[in-house]
Amino acid sequence: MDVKTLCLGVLAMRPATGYEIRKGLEEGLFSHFQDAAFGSIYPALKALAAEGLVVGAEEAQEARPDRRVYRLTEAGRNALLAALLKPPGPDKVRSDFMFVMVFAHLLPPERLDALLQERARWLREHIALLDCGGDQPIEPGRVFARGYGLAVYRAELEYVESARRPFIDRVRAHAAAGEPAMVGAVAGRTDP
Amino acid sequence: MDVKTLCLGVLAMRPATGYEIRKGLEEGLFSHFQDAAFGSIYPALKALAAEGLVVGAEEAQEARPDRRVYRLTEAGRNALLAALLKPPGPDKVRSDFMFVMVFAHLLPPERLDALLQERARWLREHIALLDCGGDQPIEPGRVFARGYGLAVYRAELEYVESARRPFIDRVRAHAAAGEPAMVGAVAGRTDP
DNA sequence: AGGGACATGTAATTAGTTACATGATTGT
DNA sequence: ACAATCATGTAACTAATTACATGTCCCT
Repeated sequence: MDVKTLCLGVLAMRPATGYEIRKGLEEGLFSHFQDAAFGSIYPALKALAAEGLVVGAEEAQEARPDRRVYRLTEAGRNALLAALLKPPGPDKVRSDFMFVMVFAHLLPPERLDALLQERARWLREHIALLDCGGDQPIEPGRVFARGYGLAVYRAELEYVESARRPFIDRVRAHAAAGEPAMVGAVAGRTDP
Repeated sequence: MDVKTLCLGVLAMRPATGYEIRKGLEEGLFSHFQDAAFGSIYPALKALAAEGLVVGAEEAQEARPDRRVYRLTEAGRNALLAALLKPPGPDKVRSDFMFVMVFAHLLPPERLDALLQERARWLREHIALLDCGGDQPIEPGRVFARGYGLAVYRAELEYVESARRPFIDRVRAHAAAGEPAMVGAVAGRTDP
């Protein structure tokens, strides 16, 4: 989903400013599977307005910068519907954490442990956030998405917690048997 | 992780051509959390060679195009180690599927059902692939990553399978109570 | 005969991020 | 006094994808 469609989606729930859209993406349900920065949201909103898919009403505020509240037009609603009906592309996951984990045997075990504990902490935090989600989920889709996220995060946390110790032990054993991690790694050839 | 680091990682396991790196990313363990196209791999390899982090040996082949087999240098190995020690950035997930799910109430229920079934099929397929993984995992990190992936995919599949029916029923109820999905959606105003 | 796997590479394009520019108000 | 929040917007830059260009062999 490009930023424009993302904006249409957020605006389908409630009228909002560019700033609020970004906040919603950063903190709300969407934060788990979509993202967009200010630098892409404002131009997207401008383009959507030019296409007639949204209309922006300028609201002067005292003591605060003016805000431009956008709301979906009929055409915008139809555009969202059309985007929703197109077969969704495959999920794109980009995880530096996982990449690093694959090379765990090249890391000092303490460092590996720290990474795993940090991951567990992150997961616990986000499970808690999803669990007592601030917004009241009325639409069934939001209930589904929240449950999905919780199921995934809980499975991850369970796995990290149960696999952590044996994993680190195996890495230590691997390091003891082969080249030691980091220190000396410079000297050790490994081409098979 | 940028494409260069990704290449370093793949080459740390075994020497390979650009083509093989791409294949490995597309089909192997990495496919679940990293990606790169030919158009970015070849330039990355060239740049890495210029920096002395890899060396490419040209192998003339009869009946096939020449292949340039790259292998890591000591400097390349150190560069990978350095990249591995940097704190990993947060995971980036981009899921069109999830986005569509949030707006399930705007979809015809049959369409929603098809999407959920397709998701379940995809998950089953990838669980099977991970489960009897073609490559023998020697390094503990690969064992961990495979287990992680399996745990996540299984949790997703379980959730989709158990939530599917009630979800669709709730969407139907929602549609019956409010505006009907798709047909007539054009005429229905929804701004709160 | 045609498509797919093997194999490398470049150029054009897209889509996004980061950083900058501006500025008041509120909380610490 | 300083940082954070609210609020919008542009310009420069980065990083990647897609499409193109080329060519053989093998299988159906």
